[in-house]
Amino acid sequence: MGAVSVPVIVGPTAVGKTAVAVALARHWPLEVVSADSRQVYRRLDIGTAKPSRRERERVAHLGLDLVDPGERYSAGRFAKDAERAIREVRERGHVPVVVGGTGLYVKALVDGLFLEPPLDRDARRALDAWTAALPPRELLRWASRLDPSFRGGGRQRAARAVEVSLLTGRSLSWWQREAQSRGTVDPWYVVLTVPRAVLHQRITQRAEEMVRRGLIEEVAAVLSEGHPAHAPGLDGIGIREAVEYLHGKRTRESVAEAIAAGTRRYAKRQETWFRHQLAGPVLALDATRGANRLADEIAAAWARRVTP
RNA sequence: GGCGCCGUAGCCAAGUGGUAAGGCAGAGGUCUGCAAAACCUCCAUGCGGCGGUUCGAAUCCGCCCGGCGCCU
Repeated sequence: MGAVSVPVIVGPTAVGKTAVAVALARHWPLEVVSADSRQVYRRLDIGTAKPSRRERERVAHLGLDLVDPGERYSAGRFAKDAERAIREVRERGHVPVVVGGTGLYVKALVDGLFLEPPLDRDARRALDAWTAALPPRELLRWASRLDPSFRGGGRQRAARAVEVSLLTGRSLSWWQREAQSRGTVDPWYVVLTVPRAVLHQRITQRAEEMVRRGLIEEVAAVLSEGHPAHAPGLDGIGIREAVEYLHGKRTRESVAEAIAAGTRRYAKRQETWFRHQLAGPVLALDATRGANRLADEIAAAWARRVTP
C-alpha cells in the first residue's frame, strides 16, 4: 500500500496554526493530529499553549496529553502514534490534518527514522549517566572515535552517537545509512509565516498572557507532584522560566520577558527548519491574513491538487 | 557658577600608550528517538565631538557637548 496524502500545517509558534486548523473544519470533516513535542505532556496546558477547550470542542485533537511530565517522549514514539492516529481518523471517515511546529517530529513521520534495535534499558541508563559526567571534550572524542562519520553538534548528539555505537555494536551513521525506514505519509505542506516583527509582537503578547492566565501556578502544581526540575516535561520554554522563578532563581517580573526571548529564538530555529528541511510540495501562506481566509485558500489549493 | 566622576555596538560591559575581551539581544545556519533540545557562524576601520602630544591614542593633554553627584 502506498503512502497516503495528508495535509501538514507547520509554522513557528504563535503564527496561528490552531486557528487555521479550526477554520479549516468548516471545509472538511477534519481531525487534527498534533505534531508538538511539548503538548504531549499532561497538565502543562498553559505552558505549552495547548489549543483551548473551546477549540478542542470544535475540532478533535489527537496527540495531546499522552504522557506525564516525568516521562520521556520521542520522535520515534511520535511517528508511531501519529501513524496510528492518522489511520484511526481515516477509519472514522474524517480527514487527518497534521498540525504542529516540531520539525523533527514531522520529519520522523514523513521520512521515517532508522529502525532502531531494542536498546537495553538499564545499560542505556548507565551509559547516560556516564556520558553526562564526561567532560565535553572527552565526550566528543569518544563520539568521533566510535563513529567516524560523527559530524559534531555538541554534547547531546555526541551522547547519542556513543549510546548507539556502544549498545548495538554499529555506529549511529551505519544505522542511519543501512536501516532507514520509510514514512507512510505523503505530505502536502502548508507553511504559515508572518513578518518577523509581527511574530515578535505576537510572541510578546502570548508570553504575557501565559503568566496572566496562571502559568506559574500550573507549573507549581506539577512540581508538587514531585518531579525534578530536569524532568522531560519541564524543559520547555515557559515552563523552564516558571521553574526558575519558583526556585528563587529569577524575579516574577522577569518571567514573561524571558519567555518571550526564548520563544523568539525558538521561532527563528523553526523557520530555518521549515525553509530547508521540508521535502515535498509546499504551499507558503502569509498568516497575517485571518484564519478564515487562509482556510479558504488552503481548501481551494487542496481541491486543485487532488482533482486532476 | 565651582569641583568631582562618567560617556566603548540596540543593551550590559572589559580594556589606562602597541592596533577594540566577553555576555545579552539580533541575523543566518546545522539537524535521523531529549528537538520548545543541542550545536555552529556572523555582528564597532572604531571607543561623545573637535584639536593636540606621540612612530603609535579608547587609553595622555586642552576645549566643547551630554549625564550623574557634591558644593555655592
